[in-house]
Amino acid sequence: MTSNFFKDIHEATKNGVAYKNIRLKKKILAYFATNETATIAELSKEFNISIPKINECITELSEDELVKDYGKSTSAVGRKPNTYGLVANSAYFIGVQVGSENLSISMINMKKDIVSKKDNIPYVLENNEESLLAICKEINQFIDKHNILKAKILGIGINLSGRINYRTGYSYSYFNFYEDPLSKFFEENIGIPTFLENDTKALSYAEFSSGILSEEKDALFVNVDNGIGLGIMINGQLYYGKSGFSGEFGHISIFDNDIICKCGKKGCLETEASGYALIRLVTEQINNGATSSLTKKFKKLEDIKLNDIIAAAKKDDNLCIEAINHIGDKLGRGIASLINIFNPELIIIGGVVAKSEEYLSLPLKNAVNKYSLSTVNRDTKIILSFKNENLASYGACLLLRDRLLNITD
Amino acid sequence: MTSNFFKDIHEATKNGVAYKNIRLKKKILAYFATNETATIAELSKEFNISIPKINECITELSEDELVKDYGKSTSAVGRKPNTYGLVANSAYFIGVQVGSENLSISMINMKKDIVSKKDNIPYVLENNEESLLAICKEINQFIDKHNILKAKILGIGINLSGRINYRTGYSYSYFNFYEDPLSKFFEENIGIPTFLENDTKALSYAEFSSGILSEEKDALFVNVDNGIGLGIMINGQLYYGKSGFSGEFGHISIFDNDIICKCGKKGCLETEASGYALIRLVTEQINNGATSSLTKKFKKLEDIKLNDIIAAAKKDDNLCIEAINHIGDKLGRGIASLINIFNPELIIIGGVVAKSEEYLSLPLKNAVNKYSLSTVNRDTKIILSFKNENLASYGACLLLRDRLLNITD
DNA sequence: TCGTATTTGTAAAAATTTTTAATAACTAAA
DNA sequence: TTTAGTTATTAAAAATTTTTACAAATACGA
Repeated sequence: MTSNFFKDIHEATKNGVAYKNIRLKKKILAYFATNETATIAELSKEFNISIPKINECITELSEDELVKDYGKSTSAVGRKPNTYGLVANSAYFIGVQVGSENLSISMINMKKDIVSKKDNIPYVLENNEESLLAICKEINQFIDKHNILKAKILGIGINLSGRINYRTGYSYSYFNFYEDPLSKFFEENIGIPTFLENDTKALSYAEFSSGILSEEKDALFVNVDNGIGLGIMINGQLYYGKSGFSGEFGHISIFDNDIICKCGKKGCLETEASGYALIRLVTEQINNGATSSLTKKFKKLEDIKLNDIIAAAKKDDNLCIEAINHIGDKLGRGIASLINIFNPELIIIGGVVAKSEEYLSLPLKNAVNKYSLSTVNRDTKIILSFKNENLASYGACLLLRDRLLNITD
Repeated sequence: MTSNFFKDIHEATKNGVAYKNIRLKKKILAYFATNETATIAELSKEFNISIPKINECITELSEDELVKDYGKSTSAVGRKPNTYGLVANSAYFIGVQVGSENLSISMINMKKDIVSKKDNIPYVLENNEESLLAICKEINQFIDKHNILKAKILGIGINLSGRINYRTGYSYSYFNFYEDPLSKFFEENIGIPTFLENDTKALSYAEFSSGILSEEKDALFVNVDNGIGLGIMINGQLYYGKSGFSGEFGHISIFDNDIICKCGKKGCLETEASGYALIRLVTEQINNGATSSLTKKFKKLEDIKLNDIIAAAKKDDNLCIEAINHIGDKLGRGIASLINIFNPELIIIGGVVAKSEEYLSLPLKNAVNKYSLSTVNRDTKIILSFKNENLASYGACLLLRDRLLNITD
């Protein structure tokens, strides 16, 4: 049985005291969500609420089975306090990554543990109702597979590529053929509150949540796949911009070349520093007569994929190494601009291209030093991330959990 | 006599109830600071505190002469409520802009009215103690001139160029020869709490506070003087980055030229799109034999200042117009990148160069359309600001007031 | 002009929260 | 093992806040 608490949350018509109680309980849950466990004294101090009152809230939350006793703490002197924390399986959150060729669905519990995960679900993304219904079907199957009450699943976060307004639930690049918000369509088809998110932003959130960040939490995540995406975290929150379209880093104009970008413009960073660029560089040079281990393997140059180039580089293929070096240098120049503007504490480079490790990162860091102000870049750590490609659906879960528990927002 | 309230604020040792009272009063003051006036019912709703309790706070704040009755409101039906608001002259804030060749000092009251202002105070900025003491002397003289109790001046905000950590009060570019924070030096010399700020950020804050922004408040201010500065407002707050060095927009590398920038690097935006660049363009072309109205006026080309070029352009000097056009185009390309990254609701272009109006703004907007994604730039308003050059000291006042009243932070 | 509808402001009653005090739990040193 | 010192928890008392009820203020229409 689900607790009264989540029903209470949505009841707007509550008198002052009842409303304050709910707010305090939410604050306590949010505290547990970030701090794992806490003692009553800690919570009392944190929220400036008396110990008996906190005690009352904890008792009620325990009765609702949202919070439980995690045993005595190990303080030095005096009577040891009880610690309390979230009940892991009191509620669940589902996250869905809609890729162009597959789906990935994850489910986490209150304590961020992955309860279930299904990756590489065959699926073809097309901008029509059939393709949309296929997503719903997969999600419903995923839910049915588990023996979990629907009421215990507090929400579903769905990542789509392209332009998303997470506040309104509208998608502008895909499935934008209804008048109502797309999130409403999902809700009606699945029966659980649904929230949309841009895929790069959700992935960034997962990366940022991995515990590397300090207090301030101003960080950037650069996703280098075929294209280049950017997730911006400012003061611990994802940054969206006026309509949620922030982070179009791949299309800043910093080159004077004549290469037409996917966006239609010239001189974009993406034309020289992305996976697309990497493939173009390699195939161009092979066409110009350069030799590479790839020429034996692939009859048709169109079949060469990003991973093939990176694998070849790791086997000392000079052409590929140099091409990756080139990408690293150009990307580094772009990242130098980000450092000058944001003065971030951390930049994470992820995506498939990051797997080329030092072939990418050394020229990249070199270019950063060359093109950004030393007083500014001194503060910025740059790291590569080799996380699982299916991290995005986990990011959707995390983001959803943190939003519903009011940690973010 | 100053109220008890500000003394209370700094007393950390208060029991729970007293502390909550102070916090509620601060919230009420902060509300008044942004909303001018409010009724008791409004405040009760806003903070979820009962009407009698709010009434009690308002009564006490009135007794402390921080708040006063602003008369009946004009609601449609029923008994008309009293409105309350800040007492304009219950307290004051001083802001100081330290320029390279002069000082500007402003004083505002609680309601943001400029009570006193002194601009163009002769002064030479040098990185030594003498120059620092000269600032203190001017501030002390400014204070003495007014018949205002020191205790009523709640703080002094001082803008310096270069790298400032406003949280710690350290300055890294100027007056960095003491072990203690520079802010402490000022406090000891003046006897009033002092806060340092970067000049571009303070100026930005003044520009952002002029009431053009909507709720979200994601905006950028580009200051185009000799160099280029950038102030970033995110979610209504100035963005600092890890150590307060954010906004080095002038030194992002986007050109493949060979011009050495003031920062020592090549290819910076500033080499093609700043006041420096404008002067360089004009003098270079005159040296190359181009004709201009400026050649008659100035025997030595080194004497040509930014304002001269802008004035000449406004009198249809073709050479100057084309040079400004060039700056506009290049700056627009840089701003296009900012739009792609930030998706801001507003970009304000200020500084001396902004005074060239459409000679600058038309090529600039054209370049923005050319180089940024239309789906993103559609949201962004770009406006020129022709505000007084001495706005920065007012910005320091505003920022200080809003910080002390806890509106920001 | 008067009565009705509506909302504010305030006083008293009721409910809630904090504070204080007492007790329980625990460590470390005698 | 006992005792002094420290902190947690609980219970009761005190203080505070909210709620309720009602008088005062205002607009509008009869």
